[in-house]
Amino acid sequence: MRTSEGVEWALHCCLTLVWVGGAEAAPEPVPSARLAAMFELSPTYLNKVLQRLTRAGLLTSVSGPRGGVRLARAPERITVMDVVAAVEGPDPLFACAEIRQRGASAVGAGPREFARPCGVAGAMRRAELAWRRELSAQTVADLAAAASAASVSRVRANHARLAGRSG
Amino acid sequence: MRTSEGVEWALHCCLTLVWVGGAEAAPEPVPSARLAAMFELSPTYLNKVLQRLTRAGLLTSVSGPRGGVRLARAPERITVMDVVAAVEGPDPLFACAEIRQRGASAVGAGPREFARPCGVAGAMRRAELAWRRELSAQTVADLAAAASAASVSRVRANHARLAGRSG
DNA sequence: GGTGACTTACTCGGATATGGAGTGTCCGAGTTAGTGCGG
DNA sequence: CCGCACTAACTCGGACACTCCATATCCGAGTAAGTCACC
Repeated sequence: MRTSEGVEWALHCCLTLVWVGGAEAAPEPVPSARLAAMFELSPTYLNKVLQRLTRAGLLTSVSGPRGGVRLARAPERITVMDVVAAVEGPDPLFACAEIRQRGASAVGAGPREFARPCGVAGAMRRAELAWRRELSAQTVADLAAAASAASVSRVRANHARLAGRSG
Repeated sequence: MRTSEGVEWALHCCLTLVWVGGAEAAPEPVPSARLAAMFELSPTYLNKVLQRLTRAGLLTSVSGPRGGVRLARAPERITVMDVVAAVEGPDPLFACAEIRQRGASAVGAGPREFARPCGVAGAMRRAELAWRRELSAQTVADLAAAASAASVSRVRANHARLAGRSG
């Protein structure tokens, strides 16, 4: 079990969008190809990842020249959980296959025997909820604010350099 | 991202071992093939899963006739986290690839710039720790005790039936 | 009857195939900035 | 000078290969119970 590489990509791209976009309501869109160059990522695959964020309503995509993606809402209202869920999909970490109802172990069980949820699934679900709660407690804005001013300036400068060179 | 099917298998097998073993210090070992029959699982693959639990020190395997596996220590001292870690491996859920240090985004960064851990990785790690804490808070004994007495009796009876028929 | 080694069947353990999801790539549809012509 | 249509390039979006891990399987090494002969 390992989270997709795309999660890290998506979060760093969101942070970059916050930093280069400033506090404006509708900043300049940033092309996904430029974001890929920022982090030396596969441009086409990053595009796929950002598509998921767009479909989830976290990003807004702008077509045509000078197009790209921008945050769909204020970074304070985008949680890390939102990003992870958009990239990884809605499936829970632990998928209970209800093996307790199969095989010899279940022989002789009454019809209402398995009405209550599986204890194993419950334990896993509790842990998963704690994970989700912690992810939901942190917003993209929090992460963006935690970075050092020097890093933010450097990212902004490098982004501007790329914008000037390639369009 | 999804937990391995083997996690559910391993936990249910541990519960079964608790129930059929009783409170004895060294109960009768249960062959993995019988556990597979209990839950209608692939015997050989379940064997592989139980091997990991054995290597992790959670189970003790006994070779030869009337052999099998049994809990290596009291169920109160086996946490759900132990089982998950044994099956899934020691790798963290989120593997930070440090993409922040690559590409145009890092151009012009000083040598000590990335000494502090990545904020994205920190957020993911916090959530992961919450997940692990919750898993560690529950023991196999807790799960075993939470089941209804009827279920436990049924599992014991079915296990005894299998033991009589094939072993 | 007791003891010993042997046979034997049963167990675990690791090396070996297969499938599916994540990863990576490509090309087409759509859109908008820019441009040039005509009024 | 203004407006319009055209061009063109640039973007996103979904359809197509590749790789690695989880899944599933097989066969061999090892072991302890049961057995049989022998003392």
